Amino acid sequence: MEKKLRTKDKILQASIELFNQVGERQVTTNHIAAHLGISPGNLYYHFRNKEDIVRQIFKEYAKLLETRIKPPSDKAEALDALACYLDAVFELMWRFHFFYANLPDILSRDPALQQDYQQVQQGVLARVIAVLKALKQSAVIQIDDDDITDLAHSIKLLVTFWISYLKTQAPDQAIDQASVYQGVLKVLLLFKPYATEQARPRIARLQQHYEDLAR
Amino acid sequence: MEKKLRTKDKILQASIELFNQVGERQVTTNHIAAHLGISPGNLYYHFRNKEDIVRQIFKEYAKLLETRIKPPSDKAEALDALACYLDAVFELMWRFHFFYANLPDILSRDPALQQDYQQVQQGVLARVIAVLKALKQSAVIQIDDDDITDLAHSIKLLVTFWISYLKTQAPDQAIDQASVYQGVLKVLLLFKPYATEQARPRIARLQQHYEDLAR
DNA sequence: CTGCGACTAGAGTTTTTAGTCAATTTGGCG
DNA sequence: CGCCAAATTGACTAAAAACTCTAGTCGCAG
Repeated sequence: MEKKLRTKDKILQASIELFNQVGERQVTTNHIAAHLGISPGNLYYHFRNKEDIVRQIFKEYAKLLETRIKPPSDKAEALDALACYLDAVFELMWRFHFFYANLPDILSRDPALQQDYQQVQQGVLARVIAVLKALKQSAVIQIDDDDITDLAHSIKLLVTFWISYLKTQAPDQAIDQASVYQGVLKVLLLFKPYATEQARPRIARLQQHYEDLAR
Repeated sequence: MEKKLRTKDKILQASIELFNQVGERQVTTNHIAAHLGISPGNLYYHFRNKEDIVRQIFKEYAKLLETRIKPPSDKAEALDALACYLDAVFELMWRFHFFYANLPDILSRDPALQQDYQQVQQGVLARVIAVLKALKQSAVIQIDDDDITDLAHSIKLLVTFWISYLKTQAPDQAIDQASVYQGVLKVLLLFKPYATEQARPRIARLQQHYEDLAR
């Protein structure tokens, strides 16, 4: 109880580590136990099964998503809100990138997780739309109202599968933070053509900022 | 030899069918054999293993990709070339959608397939870029040369993971042709903001065309 | 000290799927 | 017909991973 880290938390932490390193699918409960120098039985004392571990990791992820990515306050500058979002999303993406690397597979094996995921994503979509509307309102972008939802979906798709895309293109090289930041740049590129004349230089500055991080 | 379909081809066909229906991962060699009413041994007489089956299916897919999606002839109208591409890509996507539904997983289990895939994709990227350049040259879109490659990647990502995205958003409902065509529409939306004034009505017509197909 | 509950060990069971193999059938050809 | 190679059978083996179970240990409250 008073130890630095309870076994349960050590298991979660080691799981995230191993999942990120070699992929969720190839990590067995035995691997996790061996990695920690504990017995498989011990692991099953703390978790019902592997699904249970993944679910709790997802819960942690979802919690961070909720707390770190707050709805945009109307007072804040819309473009700052965007940058703030991008930072937060991509930090989470990095920390839990195993999840993004094989999302359909992971979800297909656990209907309960799938439902949680969908619920979380619904919230995300709403917030992306809110940011887009704020950007439009503050004349950063110019876009048909009809197209906003579609654009939001495209952005979400890009973010969700950026890691997967990287893996299909260059599976050998490991995912690092720089490669994740390249995903931010791609999202920015999705905005760029909608940018109003006056906003363009500020978007370019944002782009420069992430280009520096992406190497 | 003279039968309508040799066992080997029947196995390939049944595999595609089952893979599309329930997912590659959950279809075992025994399932395939049972589905055809043949013995597992028979299947292994024709194929070394399941990977072998998947590889041959991929070969067929790649061959269709090569033959159906020809490099754009300079004479043709650029926008027609685009429509032609979209049609072809999305037909293949439909026919082999199991492949798109779990790409990272399938590739990660077979390094040889992965290499083939990368090679094919390199060609695809080149052709997408060619189409974009043609569109620019014929003043359909207006875009920085620097952004063309990035846009091509975004398009490729969207196409590649459209099915996966659908599955994460609404896993229960089956993938049908209409839902695949909705992906075409998303690609078109990626172009739209780059469209020149004069090309806009023609793009809108194209959009209408796919909207009709997507329901 | 002792007893109790939280925790841990690790060998072993179960389940699942890939893959093998010797025996058998089939179909065309000399 | 009778032979041979191609095709086919299905029971069996192997391997891997999830998960269980019993027999403990540890630490602390009474």
